[in-house]
Amino acid sequence: MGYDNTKREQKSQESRERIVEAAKSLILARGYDAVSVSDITKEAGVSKGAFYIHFKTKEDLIEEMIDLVFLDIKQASSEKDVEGAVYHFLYESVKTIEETGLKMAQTWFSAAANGSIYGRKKFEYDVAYVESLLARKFDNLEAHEKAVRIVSNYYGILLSWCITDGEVNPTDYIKKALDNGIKSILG
Amino acid sequence: MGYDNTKREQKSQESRERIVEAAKSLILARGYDAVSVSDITKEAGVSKGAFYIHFKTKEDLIEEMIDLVFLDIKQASSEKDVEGAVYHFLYESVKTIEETGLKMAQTWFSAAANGSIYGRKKFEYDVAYVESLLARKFDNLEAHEKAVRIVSNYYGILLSWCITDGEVNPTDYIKKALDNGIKSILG
Amino acid sequence: MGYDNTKREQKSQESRERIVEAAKSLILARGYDAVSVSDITKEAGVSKGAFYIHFKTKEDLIEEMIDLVFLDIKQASSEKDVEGAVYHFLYESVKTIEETGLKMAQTWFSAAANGSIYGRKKFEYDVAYVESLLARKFDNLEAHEKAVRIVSNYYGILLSWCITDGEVNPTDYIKKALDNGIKSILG
Amino acid sequence: MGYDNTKREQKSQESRERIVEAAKSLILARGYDAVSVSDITKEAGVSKGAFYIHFKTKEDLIEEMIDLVFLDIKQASSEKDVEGAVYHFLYESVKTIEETGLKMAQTWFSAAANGSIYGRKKFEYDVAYVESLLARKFDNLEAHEKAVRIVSNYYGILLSWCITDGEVNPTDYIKKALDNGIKSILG
DNA sequence: GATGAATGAGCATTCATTCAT
DNA sequence: CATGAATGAATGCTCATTCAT
Repeated sequence: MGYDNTKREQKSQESRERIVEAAKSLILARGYDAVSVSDITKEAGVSKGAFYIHFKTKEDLIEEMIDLVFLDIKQASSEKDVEGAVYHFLYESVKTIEETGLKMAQTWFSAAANGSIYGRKKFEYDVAYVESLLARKFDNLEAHEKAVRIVSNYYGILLSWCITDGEVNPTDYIKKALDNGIKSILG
Repeated sequence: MGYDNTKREQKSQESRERIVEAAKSLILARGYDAVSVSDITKEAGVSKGAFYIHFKTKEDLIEEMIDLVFLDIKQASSEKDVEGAVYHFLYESVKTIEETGLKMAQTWFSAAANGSIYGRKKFEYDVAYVESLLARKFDNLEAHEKAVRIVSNYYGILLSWCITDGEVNPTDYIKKALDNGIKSILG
Repeated sequence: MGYDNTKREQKSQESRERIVEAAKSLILARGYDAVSVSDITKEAGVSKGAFYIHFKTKEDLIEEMIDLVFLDIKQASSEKDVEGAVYHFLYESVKTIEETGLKMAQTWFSAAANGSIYGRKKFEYDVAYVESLLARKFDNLEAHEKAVRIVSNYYGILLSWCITDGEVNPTDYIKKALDNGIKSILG
Repeated sequence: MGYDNTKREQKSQESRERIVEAAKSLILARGYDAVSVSDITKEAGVSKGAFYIHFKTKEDLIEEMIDLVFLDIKQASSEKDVEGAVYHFLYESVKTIEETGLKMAQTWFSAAANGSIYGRKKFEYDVAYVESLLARKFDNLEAHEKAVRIVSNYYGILLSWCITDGEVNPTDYIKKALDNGIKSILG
């Protein structure tokens, strides 16, 4: 009572952050299954015990990581019309992911395809964002449906890039999709 | 030679099938990574050694299963026009894969996204088939490009199905894509 | 009764020989432990069952292999004097082994050092041969003792060749030993 | 830091020692290949996981043991003359190795013959030491050559001991070699 | 005699999790 | 709060040996 625990709490928080940071970089580079708790704590410079103070299990960690890397893509856009905004979002997203590297995208899609929580979160997040853009022009149901279709198309292109080990150029194909297929979805 | 090995061969074949069957049901239920060779042989009622008589490695098994499941899709079609043929192919493919089960598709896309050979083979195979359909209407370069776009779109829909753990209905969305986005590509 | 079993026996003998031959080449190339019964039967073109018709266990095989490779060194010599004969034997032996290759010698010495029967047989054989040469000049006990010393020296040089991965030239050093150390043993 | 870890460190060290001790006795009795990690941990009364805390691989263990046993040989000698020093070194070395046990020597020579690094290290170390003794009497090149010859001879005697499963007495034969063959090299 | 699928104990190694310090 | 040694079940895979055909 009356003791100043600020310092202690700060240190604890720091530990937790270091763990999340380490997990982030390792899992993105090698995939969830290929990273052990040992790897993470070693990279983070903390003990294995510390990991289990902050996270009940290894799976718990993943929840902490939802707002990661792929969610970081800036969606701010000054585009006025719906088409412009969607175009901007998709084009910038693809470019960012391409720049992040093929290996990382392969890891991400591989994990996402398996139905991992963070894959799903990201998908829903993307759909929600596109939906919000379409809301200006379509009613709720239609907006959602079209958003799912657009995001599916966008993910499909990145997946082809991953499957072909880089042979299918994603920025090229997203442009083609935007100029034609997606334009027709937007009506 | 000279010996009647019918019975032995039958038994051996039976063993192999029991393994494939066990693997199929287990992987469909739990996913590739979560199923061990031990699980499979226990379920199949054979020894661990038997597994390695029929399959060189655990990875070999899944290759066989994927060929089994994914290459079976019939592409024969009596459709006269390009649109009809493409429509038929995509619709039937999606339906077949959907019927095979979500877990299997998740396993497959997860492996494919990582750049595995068989993922790539299947992609190229699909692209080549669609390309051949488009060849009646477009020149080579255009046909290839459009085929990649169509297949990417089709894979994207299945991927969304996988990512959302079944929430995005693939037959619904492929129909929507065919009626609108893909139509405009073919247009 | 009365049936002609010659053909059958011939075939059986042939099988056995093929197994020994295969084992010989494989074990010399890779070492006993690194060669499985499967490897041997595959190389020999016979079934695994056939192996166990001819040999009770894998270890039994080794007995069949005693008169192998390293025993093949020709010892015939027209040299009249003891020194000449010993010189001839050691020099030719080392040369032959060197020509057979470092890898093979490493395998052999590695197995021999572990106290394997065929290592021992070869050692005793070599000692006996040198002893027989020395018998002309020394009494039994002395001949045996000197033979052991000479053979030890000769094996030591080859061992150094093996340990240093070929850096210690065995023909050079056996010559030096013969010109000096061994000469002094021979009195 | 700040915590008294003396007890923990003591226990850890004890565990490690128990593993080394168990490995030593088992390998001495049965040879490296015939002893599994399971055998060792069972004998040591620790878990299999504990083994891998202290040693990266099974091979690591033996390296530690070999360093322990073979590099311990005291080379300190008050002998004034070259012959005496060489005599002392070889005799003491052989005696120490003989006391350590045949099985251990067999393990060591078997590994060394295969060109393993630590076999080579020990050889070079021994040659360098003998060379340093000879440096008082011979020029560099001659000293090195003679050192290689002496060490080869010494190793050959130990090898004969290994090959014959203990029948060739190494202390006897090193004495004979020193009194005659090696003396003539030093001559 | 010959076959080769089947066996199952065995291998080295990994890893999420616990708990005495 | 933090530590990291300890646990032991689990992994993919190998292999000498057996036996129904």
